[in-house]
Amino acid sequence: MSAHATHECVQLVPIFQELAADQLDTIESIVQHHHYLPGETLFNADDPLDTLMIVSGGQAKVYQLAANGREQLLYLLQTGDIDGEAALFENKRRTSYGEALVPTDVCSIRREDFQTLMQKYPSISINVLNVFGKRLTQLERQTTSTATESVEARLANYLTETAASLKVTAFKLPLKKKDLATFLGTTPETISRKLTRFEQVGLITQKPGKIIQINDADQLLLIE
Amino acid sequence: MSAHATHECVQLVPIFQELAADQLDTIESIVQHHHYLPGETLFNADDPLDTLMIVSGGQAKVYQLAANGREQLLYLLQTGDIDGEAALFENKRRTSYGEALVPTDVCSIRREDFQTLMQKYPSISINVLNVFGKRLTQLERQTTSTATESVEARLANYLTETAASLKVTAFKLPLKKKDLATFLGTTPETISRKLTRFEQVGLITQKPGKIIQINDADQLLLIE
DNA sequence: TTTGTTTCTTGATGCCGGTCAAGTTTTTAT
DNA sequence: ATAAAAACTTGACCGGCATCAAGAAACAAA
Repeated sequence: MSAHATHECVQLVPIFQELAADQLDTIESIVQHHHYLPGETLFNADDPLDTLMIVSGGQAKVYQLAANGREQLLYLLQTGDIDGEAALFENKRRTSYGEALVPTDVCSIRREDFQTLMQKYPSISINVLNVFGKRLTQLERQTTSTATESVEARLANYLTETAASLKVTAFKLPLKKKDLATFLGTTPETISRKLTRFEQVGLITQKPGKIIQINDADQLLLIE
Repeated sequence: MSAHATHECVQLVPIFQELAADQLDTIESIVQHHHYLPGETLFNADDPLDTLMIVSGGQAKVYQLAANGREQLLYLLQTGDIDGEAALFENKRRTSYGEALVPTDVCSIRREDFQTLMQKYPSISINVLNVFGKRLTQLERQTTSTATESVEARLANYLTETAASLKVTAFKLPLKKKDLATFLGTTPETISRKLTRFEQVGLITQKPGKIIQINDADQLLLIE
């Protein structure tokens, strides 16, 4: 599996899941591989949006900058996630910034190539529509949540959801407080305070290494 | 409204724009027409999401309810807009509420029919992807804006953008203050106050009938 | 280790904007 | 038209959370 290092990227990606091995080979042959160190930039706002990016390993954050310079984290890209679909069909520019949080591998496909692929394998468009749909639903919730709920409720919700999606009761925060803060639309200081408060009333326990242990998920979800 | 059942609905919709007249006829023959009075419900959260809705006239709001009961306006559907694409490809339920603001006409297409159409006319999927992309981009901006900018900045931005998109310098607010408030993530009272303040410093002029006249768009955009 | 740097925590302070309330204007209905 | 209801405005109050600042802890490099 060296020159044969084949579908490393593409087989990870849900949007290609219905395809056969030889079709994946075809795709793999047209992707470009990149590696990014922590802190390195994957893309900037205003960059021409001409490639679809596939994260084949690592972790990266996608964020926007508001007019006042404040940062808003929109997505946390994990292995198998894609980015750049948003305007693959228009000739727009990016509106967000992408930055590796850990050593990260990315495969990219040029727009024209991807469009050809979609014509050839219609299942891809359907899958892309699915990705869009999920992302829209997620963003709608995030918008509603940041606009209408208290920081405490948002944080409590984030903790219980993360634990639930990992099917665990204790987990390590996947982000620095600063990034978590921009994701939840607040500040690192407030996160610290709220976590301390949750611990004081027994809802969670904090352990060294950013480990959070959920003690009472039901109560956490009742916070408003 | 629909005296002669031509392609009244479907010809309005960007996603069908490449299709020929007889193809539009085919589509028109499978849509269902509905009419809603102001305040009537188009759909509720938890409704099965099995139809694509096309607004052929009027205006409707799409909003979510947060856990604490507060409302968040996500989209304002106008003639030609569609809704329900989000989960046309999964068997999910709705997460938002739809409500007519004025007398509103809607055509709907059942999911299976729409999927058949997409197979038959591939241009439709591409167009749907475009709609998704625009909506995602818009929501990303809205998320960033509500999470990071002041109410004053958001309102100022809304005013200048609305004026710009209408290519006018004075316009009638298309929403009641309450709805505008839930769109901007604030309250009717605060909107009133901020508008009064803008007027006091000469940035805008308010005229009877919810008419807003922009006097200094540049200054408005500098507010933070 | 030791040193420097980044991240995190905790305190003090202030303000934006939400809430409640009362009065006014506009819209709708009769 | 007048009456009733809904929408809007303005004031008073105050609480949540951002900001600024300083110290503690965690991490990285040499």
